[in-house]
Amino acid sequence: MSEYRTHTCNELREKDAGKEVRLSGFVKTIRDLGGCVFIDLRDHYGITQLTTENPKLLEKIKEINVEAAITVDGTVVLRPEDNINDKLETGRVELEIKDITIQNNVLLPMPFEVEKSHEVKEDLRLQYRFLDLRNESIHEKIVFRSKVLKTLRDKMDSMGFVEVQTPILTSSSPEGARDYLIPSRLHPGEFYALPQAPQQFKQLLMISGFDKYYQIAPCFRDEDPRADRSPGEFYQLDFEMSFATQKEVLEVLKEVTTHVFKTHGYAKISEDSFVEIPYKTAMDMYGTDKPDLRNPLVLTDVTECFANSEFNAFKNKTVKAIAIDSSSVTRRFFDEMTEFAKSELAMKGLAWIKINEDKTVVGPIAKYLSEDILKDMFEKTGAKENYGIFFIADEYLKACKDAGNVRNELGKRLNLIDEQVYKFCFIVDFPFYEETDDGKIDFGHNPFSMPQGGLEALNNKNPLEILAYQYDMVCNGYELASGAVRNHDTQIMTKAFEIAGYSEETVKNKFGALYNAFKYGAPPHAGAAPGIDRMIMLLLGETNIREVIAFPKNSKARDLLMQAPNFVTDEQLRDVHIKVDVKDNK
RNA sequence: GGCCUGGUAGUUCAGUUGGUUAGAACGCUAGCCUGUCACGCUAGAGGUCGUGGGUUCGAGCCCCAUUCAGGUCGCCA
Repeated sequence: MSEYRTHTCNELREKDAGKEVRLSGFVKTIRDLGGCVFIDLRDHYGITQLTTENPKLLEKIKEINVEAAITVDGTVVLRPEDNINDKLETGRVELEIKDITIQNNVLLPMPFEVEKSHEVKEDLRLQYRFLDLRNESIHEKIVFRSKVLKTLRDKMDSMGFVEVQTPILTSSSPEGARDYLIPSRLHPGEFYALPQAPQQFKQLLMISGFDKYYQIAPCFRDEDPRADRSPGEFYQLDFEMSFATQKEVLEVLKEVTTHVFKTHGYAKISEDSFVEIPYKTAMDMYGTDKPDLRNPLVLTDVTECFANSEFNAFKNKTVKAIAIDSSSVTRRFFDEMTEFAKSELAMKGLAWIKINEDKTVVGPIAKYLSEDILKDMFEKTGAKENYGIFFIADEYLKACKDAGNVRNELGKRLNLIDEQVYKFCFIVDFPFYEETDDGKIDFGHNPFSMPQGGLEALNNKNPLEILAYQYDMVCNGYELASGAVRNHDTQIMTKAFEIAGYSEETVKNKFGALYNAFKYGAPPHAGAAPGIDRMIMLLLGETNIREVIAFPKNSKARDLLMQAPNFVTDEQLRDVHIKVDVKDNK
């Protein structure tokens, strides 16, 4: 028997009546009725009600503050028939207190009520996260996370993957996001970097013959956050497979995801999930590479309709249209959407027309559209009477992205999203290269991925038309995983970098270990990495990623609880050979 | 870095056209109360209205600057 307890606060039932027991926990509430008192005692497992009428104990209980840690000895008794609490699993019994020990009282005013912590401003919750996490519903999410991690590990293990831990202190990789740097004490002027992902290590493990690797890997990126993006650090289920093709990786993603979402998800997986959508199609139809397929709206290209119209503002631009059934909305809805597009999306405007019951057409640009154009447009978009059409015009990519954002907002405002379903898809065939703002060719996503068509394509095709064996898994508008077939051939690699303007020397310098290792019988390999925080968010139906992380950073990447980052002493700085040079702005 | 929204009691919020002493709920403190479980009742304490400046006879409210927070765009191989 433990010194502190014989049972947890979610253990005692009717059959325990008469037993002498000891419980420890936190005081959730004290209900003082004068001649008797009731205490709800909470621990990790649940709640048990304590009670007493003993005047001595009543006096002692007056000293106890809510949320104090206490230990109680007592007798389990049945509650009176008309005083059973069905909301508690222990609600048919209570503990008649014999003795009470205050392990540690609450010595300062509580910054907020634990029971209401989810209503409190987030920075205060994060500053007192240890109290916030006492709240049952928030506590439960962290327990849930633990269960999901176990499911993932068991599943990967059963599929023959080996978990390997890779270094946290490693070298800076010049591509991608900004690195977190760690100055070296032993090597003045040199720096470690925290890994943005175990990318190069997992590829090296393939060359080492581990065949199937996985890791629940911390990743560090010094980028600004989003509601679905944890700033600073996050976790991925990183995996890699040797002698595997894109098809086989997608199969693994599908199997693991299906298993986890069936086991832990709050909603059903849609029957039509896991279709493969080429990147270009996704951009054309949904205006994003992470479409929410629960939203039935699609974008239609109506550029041609405007080519011959009198409406000059749309000429020489890509014009995207979204047709909606507008029978349930008023004109005000269209004006509010326009307002939203301007203020929230920073678009120049949002044109629209509304088709009346009698097929007359109204709206700011209606007068520019001839009967022929309208007929063509209705055919393309499927619009008819009582429909509305929104128009987004800009250069191709901007028009797609803006239209994608308008599509999302329309989905929300028109209530078109079925919350009770998960719709997964794979986005495939990402472009290998993209054109930068100043007209140069650069890698679209990942210089480690294999161009479709290999060396042949690199030698003969227009770089901007080459596709990559690069893929994302998307669920309900969230990018849940991304991966690639890796480029394991140094000849193809050298050529790929050459096209992007990097010499072979640069490749050797930047990716020396990998480049060198590839010369020693590197197997073809491919992999992916689902984001774990985001996965748990989706499993719980949360929209804020910080809700599923025990100690998250705020949106400025600060840890409000530990107060990191922070200044260090001059001595610490001397140790690591650093001089701080911050412009004085205070 | 840009844009949007917000900051009023310990917490969550209200605060009208710029006008008397800035309110409510919960929490806290004290008292009463023997079956509560959102216990109830009575009383009380608690405010630099984020910060600095300006306009005005007068500012929580209007203007400027600044700071913090959340969202979003850029960014995120």
